Amino acid sequence: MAAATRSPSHAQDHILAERKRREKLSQRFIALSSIVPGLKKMDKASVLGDAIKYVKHLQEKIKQLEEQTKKRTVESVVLVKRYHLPADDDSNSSSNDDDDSKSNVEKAGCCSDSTLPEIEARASERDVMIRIHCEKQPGVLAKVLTEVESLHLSIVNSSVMPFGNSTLDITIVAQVTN
Amino acid sequence: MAAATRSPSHAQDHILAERKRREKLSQRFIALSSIVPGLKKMDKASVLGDAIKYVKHLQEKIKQLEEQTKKRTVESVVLVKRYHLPADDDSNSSSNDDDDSKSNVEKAGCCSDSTLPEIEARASERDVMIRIHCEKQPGVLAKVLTEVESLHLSIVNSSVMPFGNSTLDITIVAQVTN
DNA sequence: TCGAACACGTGAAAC
DNA sequence: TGTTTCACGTGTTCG
Repeated sequence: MAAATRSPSHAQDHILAERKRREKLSQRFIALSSIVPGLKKMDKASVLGDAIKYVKHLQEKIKQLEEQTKKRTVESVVLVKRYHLPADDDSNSSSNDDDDSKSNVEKAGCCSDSTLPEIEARASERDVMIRIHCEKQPGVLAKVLTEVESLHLSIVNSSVMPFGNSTLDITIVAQVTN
Repeated sequence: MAAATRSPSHAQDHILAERKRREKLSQRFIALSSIVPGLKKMDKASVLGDAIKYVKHLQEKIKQLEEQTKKRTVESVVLVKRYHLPADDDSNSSSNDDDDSKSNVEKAGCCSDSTLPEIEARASERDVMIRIHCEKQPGVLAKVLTEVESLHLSIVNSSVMPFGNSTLDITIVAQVTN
């Protein structure tokens, strides 16, 4: 009951240990206050409080930035996922098979990153613009135009440009039909 | 020298105040530990340490995200800043004024955000593609083509599409000249 | 003279 | 069994 910590020698150990612990905490406080910008009060409570606010602020900012970058890609890619160009069911698609053996190699080589096709769509009133950057394939334009026209859209203008050796850039402007 | 805290009644005030201060600190510690994810140890030193690491991590992440989003716009806009399309020195720019009174209203309404013109450029080998989404102005295409040709680029293909009432979408493919 | 903030030594609880 | 961590009361300093 009376004396819990008996040996007087180990008592100083306790003091020393506690001293070390406090010093470690102080260092952490200093370190924390050094990375939190705009700190006015340097007392512990304020450091903790401002650090909490700061962390919440950073988390919010990250969430915004991530949503922002997400949207920029999703807006452009969502159509690709839904109508990923229907596979060749046409029997006459083989008409161009022997056309150019070299192009097959380049198809696999160039722009091999799976980011293609890139599809971008934007709308203004009744006008819709669709821009597609895809691999050069026979019949793509017809397929795309058919797809577009089947979506209550009437083609107003279209353009296909070869770019590089193996890619096409298709730009289409259409109007929503009533 | 001997006794600093004299009055025994106010001594309890001191105790109470210190008690309150400690409680406030404890609350802050709990609050901080609650917003730092993946905390294993809940002791004060660890909370502070992990909070420091977490803050640094967030700061780094934000820096990356901001650079990432910066680049996506800078890549597209840098040309606009350097060669911001020369102002209209043409006197016949008013030729379309009486064309359609309704379109003026829509001009102000649609796409009024000052993000135009949008310029996107990409390169593949010697090919360069330039896409410009800008306001409809007489002579823009010629100006742009002249600008492009003055940059060691020879025009391979170009296309202009009206989109909406007041904007144009210009797509140009050019090749680097030796 | 208050009030706030801090570091210290100490006893106890947790593992 | 130690080692670690905590909360407490206290003395002291600063504005």
